[in-house]
Amino acid sequence: MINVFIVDDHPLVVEGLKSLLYGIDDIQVVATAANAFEAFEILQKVNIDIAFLDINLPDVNGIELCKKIKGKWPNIKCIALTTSNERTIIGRMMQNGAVGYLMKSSSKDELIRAIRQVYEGGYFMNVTMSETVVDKSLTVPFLTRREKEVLGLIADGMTNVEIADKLFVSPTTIKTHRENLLMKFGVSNTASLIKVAAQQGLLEE
Amino acid sequence: MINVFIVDDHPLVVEGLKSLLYGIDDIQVVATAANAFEAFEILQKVNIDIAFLDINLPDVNGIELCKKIKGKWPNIKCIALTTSNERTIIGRMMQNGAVGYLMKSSSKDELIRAIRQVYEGGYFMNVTMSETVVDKSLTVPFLTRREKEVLGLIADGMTNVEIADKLFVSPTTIKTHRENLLMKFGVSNTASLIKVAAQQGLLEE
DNA sequence: ATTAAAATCCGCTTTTTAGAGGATTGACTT
DNA sequence: AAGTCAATCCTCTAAAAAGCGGATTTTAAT
Repeated sequence: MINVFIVDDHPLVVEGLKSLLYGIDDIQVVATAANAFEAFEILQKVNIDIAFLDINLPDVNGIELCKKIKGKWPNIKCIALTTSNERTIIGRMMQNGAVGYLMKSSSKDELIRAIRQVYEGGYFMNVTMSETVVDKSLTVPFLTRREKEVLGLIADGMTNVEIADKLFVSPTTIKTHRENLLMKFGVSNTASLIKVAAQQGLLEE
Repeated sequence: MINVFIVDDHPLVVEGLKSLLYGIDDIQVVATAANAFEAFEILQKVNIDIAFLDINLPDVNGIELCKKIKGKWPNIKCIALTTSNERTIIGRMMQNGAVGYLMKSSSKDELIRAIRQVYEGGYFMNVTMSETVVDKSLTVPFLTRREKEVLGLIADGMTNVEIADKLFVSPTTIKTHRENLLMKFGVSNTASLIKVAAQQGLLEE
């Protein structure tokens, strides 16, 4: 019997998963949690085989949670739960010990396949996602604090001069940061820079 | 007894809603559909009070479906089902006859309240969303086919000349489209254009 | 048939960014 | 003490976009 644990703050998703898994002989949902704090309390009491982790939790994000679970309970297999727009974060999730991910738009069959495959020591990824996307996500560039700051201001529509004024530095400095951003993201202009940044969730509101 | 109909291509969401509504005295889920085509077949046979419509259906989008339902069955109340990133489309949905919207992250209570409120002739909107967001969503600019196309190519990092070559038109034409895009979005440069476009879900993949 | 909207085109000027090739300072690591 | 890296600054040139003022032709809707 595979003991499944669901961590997601969306009741719809939790209920949906429970409902889809109900009646499957070798699988049982033994607990659910709406946030990382709750999740930890449960993990200490309940014996878990597989944990589904939402990437956007209210307190800690799924990536951190995954890392922590892997640290304390290395035998628990974590599967990331994602929506379409969060695909690019999957690479980071895998680097932090997840052994699978499942899009919330997956079918019942995919869900069950994911659980069994992961339980038997394998990896699971939605087939709809090509390796290229995974590769892309793995190349999320490391940005310095300053670069992130400049990136945000660029996305807000500010020019180099405006940003320079705001940060009390020279426009050439901002220009350099901008060039480094283009280089790190492997793009050739601002438009694609902002696009990939947005897709990787680096631009909040 | 309130007859509820769910149209969503995500099994998780369908199952979640069914499961959350199961056992509520005055509400019953009488049918579900995974796309607009299926939905229409069911609507002709089954008596529906309230229809939950996903905004991103595989065939027709939820906005179109809402419009068509309102045209044929004016008594059916449509509630838009949205995820966080689709918030901005809600304005259009309401303009096409929806009387409510519900985020997929809503709680069971909100869900039930939405159904009852709408059934009794009222409107329902998640309280978590302020009017400012709704205002924003109402100002999602209407883009022509060509403008959407050009927007996508701009986001891909292409210059006016490159886009012009690809579309077999003059660079000045692309320039005009670009100006119109900036104007419609109320922004002053490409960076913020791509940012808001991305936030409004206009840039896929 | 008329009108409105969309899509197409042009020239001109100014501003902004990209591209190339540098250099210096300070902080932290080894 | 040497090395690495982030952050800062510089010049010059070329390319691209923004801002201005137009115009014509399809296409669709009433």
